[in-house]
Amino acid sequence: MNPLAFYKCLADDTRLQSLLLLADGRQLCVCELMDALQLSQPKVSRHLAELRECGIVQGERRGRWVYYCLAPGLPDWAREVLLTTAAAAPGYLKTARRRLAASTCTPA
Amino acid sequence: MNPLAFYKCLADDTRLQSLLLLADGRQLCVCELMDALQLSQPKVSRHLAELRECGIVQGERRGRWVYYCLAPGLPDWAREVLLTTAAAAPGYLKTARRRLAASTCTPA
DNA sequence: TATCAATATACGAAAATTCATATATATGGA
DNA sequence: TCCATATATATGAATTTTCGTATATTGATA
Repeated sequence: MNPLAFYKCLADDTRLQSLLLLADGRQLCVCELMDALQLSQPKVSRHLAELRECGIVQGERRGRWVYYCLAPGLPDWAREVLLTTAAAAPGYLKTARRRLAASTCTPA
Repeated sequence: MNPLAFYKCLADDTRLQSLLLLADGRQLCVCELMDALQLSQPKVSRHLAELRECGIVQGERRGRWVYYCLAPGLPDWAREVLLTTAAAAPGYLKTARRRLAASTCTPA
C-alpha cells in the first residue's frame, strides 16, 4: 500500500467517514452508509468503488446487498492509522454513528 | 485538529514527504527540503505555508533560514499517524532521505 | 419472464487543487 | 546604502477531483 495513495483516499469526507465506520472490523452495506452519511446512492457507491480499487476495502454480495469491510490484505499500519483516528476524533463520527444505529435498511 | 483537514494535507506528495521527514522531531529548513525532494523553492514554500496554516508544522526563522518542525500543538494521534507511516513505508522516503543526508545548503 | 430493490457505472459540468512564473519581503554583509 | 541569499506570496493556466443525473447490472420474487 502506497502511503500517498492511501492518504488520497482519506482526503474526502465521504471516504474518510466510511472508512472510520469500518475501522473496527464491522461490515456495512451500501444502504447503511447512505443512511449514516445521508448521501445519494451513486455518491456512496462511487467512493466505495475507489476504495475497493485501491485495495482498502472489500465488497461481498449477499443477496441484493453488498457488504463492505476493510480489505483483508490491508497492511497493519493502515489499519492502525484508521483505528487511531477513529478513537481520537469521536466528534467527527458522532452524527454518522447515531444515524447508523437508527438505520433500518438492512435485513435480519 | 480536524481529521479531514489533516488527511487533506497528507494527500499530496510534496506535503506527505515533507511531513514524514519531519515526523521524528527534526527541524529542516526550506532549502534542505528543496534538496531532499528536488523541487522548486516556490513549490516547497507554498506547501509548507499550507501545512503551517493548518497547524501541522511551525516555521522558525534563524538568520536567513526558516526551520520547520512539527507544530508543538499537533495532537498526539496525528503525530502517531506520521510516525507509524514513516516507519511502515521506508521505501517511500528512501531517495529523499539519501538526498537530505547529502544536502549542503544549511550552515553549521 | 417481468418486475422490483440494491448497487454499479458512464458522462459532462462544476469545483477544487496544483503548478510555473513573476515578484515581493526579510536578513546579513560589503 | 546596496547587493546577494533565503523565503514568501500573487496570478492565471492547467490538471485533478467531485458531483448530479441518467442508465446499466444483479439477484430475488411473483
